[in-house]
Amino acid sequence: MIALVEACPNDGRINPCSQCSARRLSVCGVLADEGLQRLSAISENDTFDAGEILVREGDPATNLFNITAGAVRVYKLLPDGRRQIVGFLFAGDFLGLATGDRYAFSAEALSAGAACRFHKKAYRKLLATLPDLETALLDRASHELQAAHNQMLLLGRKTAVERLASFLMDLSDRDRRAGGAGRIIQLPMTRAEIADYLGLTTETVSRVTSRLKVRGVIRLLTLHSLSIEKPAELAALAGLDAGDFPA
Amino acid sequence: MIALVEACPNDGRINPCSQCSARRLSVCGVLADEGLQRLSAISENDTFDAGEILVREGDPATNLFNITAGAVRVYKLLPDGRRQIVGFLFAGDFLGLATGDRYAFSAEALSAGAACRFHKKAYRKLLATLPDLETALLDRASHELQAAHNQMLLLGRKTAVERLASFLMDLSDRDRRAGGAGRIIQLPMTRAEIADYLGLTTETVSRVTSRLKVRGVIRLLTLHSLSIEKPAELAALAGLDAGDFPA
DNA sequence: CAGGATCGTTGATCTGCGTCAAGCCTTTGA
DNA sequence: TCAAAGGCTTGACGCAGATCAACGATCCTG
Repeated sequence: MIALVEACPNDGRINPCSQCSARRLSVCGVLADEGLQRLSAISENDTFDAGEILVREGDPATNLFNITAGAVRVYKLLPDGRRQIVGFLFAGDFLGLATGDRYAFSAEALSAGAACRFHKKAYRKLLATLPDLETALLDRASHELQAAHNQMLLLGRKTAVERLASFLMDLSDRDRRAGGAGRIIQLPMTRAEIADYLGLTTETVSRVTSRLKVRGVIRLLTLHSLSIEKPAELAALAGLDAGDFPA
Repeated sequence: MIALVEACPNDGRINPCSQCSARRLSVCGVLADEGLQRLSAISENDTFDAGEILVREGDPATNLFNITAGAVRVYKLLPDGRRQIVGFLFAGDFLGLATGDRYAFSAEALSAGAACRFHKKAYRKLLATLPDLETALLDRASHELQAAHNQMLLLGRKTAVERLASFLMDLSDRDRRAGGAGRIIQLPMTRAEIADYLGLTTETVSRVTSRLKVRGVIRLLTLHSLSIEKPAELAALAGLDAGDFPA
């Protein structure tokens, strides 16, 4: 049951960006009418289905994307198939910052969704005349880098429980930033994807989830949504202190 | 035996930046005379000794740095003391990109060195009038982000041998980019620091180093410098395929 | 140049998480 | 509506790397 989404939700007239629901979450949110007009002139509105590949590691990096709906996983592979997911992207996120001549990662749709696609060259050219946009991108990149550092701490030094708790806290924060209460968490990804994001296996993700459930810290609503029952305890498990979670 | 270094190596006249040896490695390398002049007007030239703290996690993020000499470790801590080093910085590297209102990391000198220090506000203001510098910073941030993704792959999915081999390859690449042959590697950090960078323990770093030594892949010159004897083999161990290294 | 401190190496043992295996649940498509 | 396939959970067991321990090497400092 794939819910088809309009390419960039808008009223279809004049400037497709001006009514875009993802705008306030995106870098383009800093642009006024004129800049927005020029940006939209070089953008292509794409929709994608679950499983669709947006970017393949090693391919020439010709496109940049602004996700406007749905969810995307960004990952790197080792030759023997081991996978590390370096990020999940949602509406408002920018894809293609960390790029040289070739993509250093693959990106695949987790669910149906939509994105604005830009030719890298045209985008860079436009960027030179829209300093606000460049500043916004730099801010975004700085923020991403900070998130990446947090993920390094997680992958290098946290235990399995701390990793999952941190992940749930991140999703909760994201929900809160998007206007939600941060109590109900949607998990549009599989356990295998969570595992590849947290540097664990599906089995460990499953076991740790069970433990959190039994402890009453979280409650599963469905397989792909849960409610945080004890936010303080979850926060504590996320890295404020270790050893608070007996086997 | 701390070798004192001039703050920003130059001839001491007119524009301190114009003769700076780190300039070609830094973001400021894109600036012509006029821009360089204005940048140098808001910069403070600092020297630091080994062990000196440049930035403390949680402090208000008032300064940005451009390292011009020496080496710096950037790290994050968990409350119980576990440490993750998120990067080593050398001459030409920029410190402070991944910053909000407060530093999300600490930075400490590994060796004596020097840095240009900027007030963040003044820097941002100047940035608005030097688009080339902003573009250079964005490029730098993108590159950092890509490196961060590689590190996530390393921390999340690579074995101990693969991690150390990748680390040595990185240092070799860096040496080559700085004009060296990439065969002789300097290790200005302790084993504990390597461990905290690679998500391992000192013991494991030591053991794996020994194995590489016995195998003839590397040769220790001193405790803190080594030569890569079999670059191809090291590259293979770094992640091209696993299981090529019997215990 | 002597002595203490720190850093590094190596060995023995332990353990958290991975691996292997089996069965259950959910989804989907005919 | 049902069956097949993929996703999820749980259990038993194994192992890579952590921990604990001891000792050797190196480096500061007086």
